[in-house]
Formats: sequence, C-alpha cells, structure tokens
Amino acid sequence: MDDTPQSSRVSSTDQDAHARILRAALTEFTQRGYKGASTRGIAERAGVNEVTLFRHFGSKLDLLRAAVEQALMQMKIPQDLEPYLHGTLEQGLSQFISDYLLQVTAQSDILMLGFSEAFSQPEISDLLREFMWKMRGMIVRYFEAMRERGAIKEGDYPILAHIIMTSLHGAASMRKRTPIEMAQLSDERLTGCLVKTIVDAYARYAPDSPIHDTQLT
Amino acid sequence: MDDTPQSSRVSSTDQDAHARILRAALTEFTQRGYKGASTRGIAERAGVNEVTLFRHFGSKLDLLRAAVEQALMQMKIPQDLEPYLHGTLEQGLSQFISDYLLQVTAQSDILMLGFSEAFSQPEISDLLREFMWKMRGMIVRYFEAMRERGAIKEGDYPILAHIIMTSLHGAASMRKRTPIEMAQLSDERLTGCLVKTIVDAYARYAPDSPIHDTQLT
DNA sequence: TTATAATGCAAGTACATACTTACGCAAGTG
DNA sequence: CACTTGCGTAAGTATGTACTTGCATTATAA
Repeated sequence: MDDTPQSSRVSSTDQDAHARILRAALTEFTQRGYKGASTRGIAERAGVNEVTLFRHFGSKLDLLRAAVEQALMQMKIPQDLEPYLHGTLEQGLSQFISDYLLQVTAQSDILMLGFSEAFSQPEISDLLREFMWKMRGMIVRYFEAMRERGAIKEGDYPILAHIIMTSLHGAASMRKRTPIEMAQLSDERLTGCLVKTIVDAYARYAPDSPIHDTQLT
Repeated sequence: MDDTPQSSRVSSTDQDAHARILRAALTEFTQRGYKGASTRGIAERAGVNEVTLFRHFGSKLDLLRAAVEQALMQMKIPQDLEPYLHGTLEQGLSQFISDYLLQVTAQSDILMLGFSEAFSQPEISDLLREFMWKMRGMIVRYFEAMRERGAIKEGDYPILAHIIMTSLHGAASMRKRTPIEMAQLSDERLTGCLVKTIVDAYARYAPDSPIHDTQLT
C-alpha cells in the first residue's frame, strides 16, 4: 500500500511503456538468454505489469525480435569513408577502429545476445550476420581505398577485417562479462596495439616517417 | 516395440552410460544453452533413460559442471615452448597458432558454452577465464622468448595475445554457428594472415630474408 | 460529460520440465 | 545360489512460466 506501482513508473524517467519494455527486455535477454529471461522479470524491470508486455508485443518471441531489431537499428555503420581517409594511415585507422569499437561496446548487449542465441533463434542470427557482413565490407573497402592511395600493401583484407572485428568484439564482451578487468583491456590500449600492428605490417613506407600526411586526400 | 532402447545403447559404440551422457550433455548445452537444454533431450541423445542421468549426476547443474570440467581437462595448453622456438619466426608462430586453433576448434563447444553461460553460471565462466588466462600467459611468454632471442621487436604482447586468441575463437565459433561459410574463413587463410601480419609488424629484420633460421634455438 | 485508449490487478489455464519413488530385469561376482 | 550393481519403465510431484480473461482505474480528447 505504501509504494504504489505508479511510483516506479514515474521513476523510470516516464518514458512510455513500450520503450521501457524494450530496454528491459534487451538487458534481461542478454543477461539470462532467451530461455532464461522471464516475461515476469522483464515486466518488473520495466516497471510495468506483465500483461502490458503481452498487450504491446503479443509474445515473448516477438518481443525478442522487436528488441533486437531496434537495437540493431541504433547501431550505425559508417556509410562514408571520407573522414577516415585524411591524415596519416595511423590516424585514419585509429579513428576508424575507435569509432567501431565505440559502436560495438555500446551495443555489445545485442551482439552477445545474437551470438549466444544464434542457434535457437535463426532469424536473430541472420540480422546479426547481416550486420557483421556489412561491417566487414566497410573495413575491406577502407583498406582497398588505402591501397589505391598507395598507403598500404596488398593483403588478405577480408581476413584482416575479421581479425579486427573479432578482437574488438571479444574485448567488448569480455569486459561486460567478467568482473575482473582482463589484463587492463582498455579501449586505448587495444586500438593502439591493433593500429600499430597493422600500420607496421602494411604501411608502404616506414611507419615512423609520416610521409603520407599530405598525399592522402 | 521394434527398436528397443538397447539397440541405441549398443549403437553408441558401447561406451558406458556415464561417458555417453557427458558427451550428449555437452552438445545439448552448447546448442540450446543451459536453460534450453532438457534432461530428457540429453538422455535421449545419450541413448539412456532420463533416470539414469540423475542417478549418475544428481542434478542438471551438476551435470553441466561435470561436462564442462571434463571438456576443459581435455583441452591441452602447450606447456613447453621449445617446439615453437626452432626455425623461422614465421614457422614457429605458424605452428604455435595452428596448434592453438586446433584446440580451440576442437573444444569450441565448451568455449561457446562458457561464454554464453558466463552470466548465469559464474563457476563455469571462472573455469573458462582461468583457461584463457593461462593460454594468454603462454602466448606472452612465447613472444618474450622471441624477443630475448632478438627475433621480434618490443610490443604490447598481452594485447597481441588477446587479439590472436579472440580472432581464432571468433572464427571457430562463427564456423560452428553459421550455416554459410563466413567468407571462406579457413584455418589456413586465417593463420596465414595472422602470422604474416605479426611477422611483418614485429620481425626485427626484413621478413623476406630468413636470417634467423640458425640463430633461433 | 462521455467515450476511448492505456494500464493495473487478480485469477486462471496449459504445459514443459527438473526431479523422485518404486519396482523389475539382467549380468556379473562372491 | 544370493547379492550387488547398473539400468529400464512407469508414474507421479512440484514448480516455473508463457499467455489469457475479465474487470477496475485513470487520463485524455471530443
């Protein structure tokens, strides 16, 4: 009698129920998996009655779909390579990778969910794979643009893109899951090492001499 | 009436029930997650009655623990670096990485399970983290040994190890989960690109001239 | 004021599933 | 033979949970 359910509704920044349920669903699904998450739990977390959840989304599976769809929509794939083609190879690559890592970290919930639920929810993993595919294509195109400018050597760009994506994704998910910091796996350190390695391995000219600053663009 | 349960028991290479249940449990847990897997399903897959499962392992959770423990036991971490310190940097690194990839691919079930169930089953993820930690230490020690021999430059070896592990793990899990081959992500291509990148980036001498063949060891 | 839409609440249904109990059968072992 | 050990079979219990239904409540808009 003391605390009315309304209080919790107001406390949740007063978004409409729809959005609150979506957010709650995503975190519950992520933390507990699809099977492990309960509609009751999601409703509680959203500060909403369980019935409202069903009125909005019909079924648990539809809720999952909606949550994933919405989350992937928010995940922006850089459509334009221009910003990353200025300056040194190192500068461009750094910017590119840290931008990507930002996205991955922010949306690591949905990525992890997609990975862990890939087997049981094919449609979800399709969405995810499509995203990964696009992202990979983007990175490959970035490398090709760099090669056309004479900044980097030939290489197995798709695999290189895969390495970049998986190591960033692995770091993001590890940071989410494990209480301890797996060896101070900071964004800066990771991107730094990744960029340095790629630059040292693929830069056409000695990486220490910033030759290409003017040439690029 | 036609096919007695005995037939399936015999067909399963006649291992004792214990081992068959463990194997069945691992794949079921991996494919469906802990919650998603049912003791009934595991028992069926093992060609065993559900009661037998409980008689052997007591509870579903204990079965999970046993399955994970056994799987991690089978996963060998190379204790001796010697074999990888002979020959070129490229040769040693190739061998090291492909050996590791073999392990990861063979045991990707348990790794994936550990990752996806990390949140709900802390003890499982502890086991997994311990393994990853050891493995990372191994790679780092390998790089340090190489540096002491003057074969490679300084670098952020722990992060480098992380990049190697995550990209290999990412590839293994991707291959398991997705029907399509994510861009012909073959072992050879992946290790090749990984090794080439690292060699090009960190070899002390021009990677094309195999100077160090005799010096190493 | 009245109608409509969105929500809460209480209760219930149907079903999957972890786990138990009790009993019977067969094989090996003393 | 008697005894144990391992397993199958049948049946049942308890619980969680997705989803439904019916009704009361509040706020907004006509």
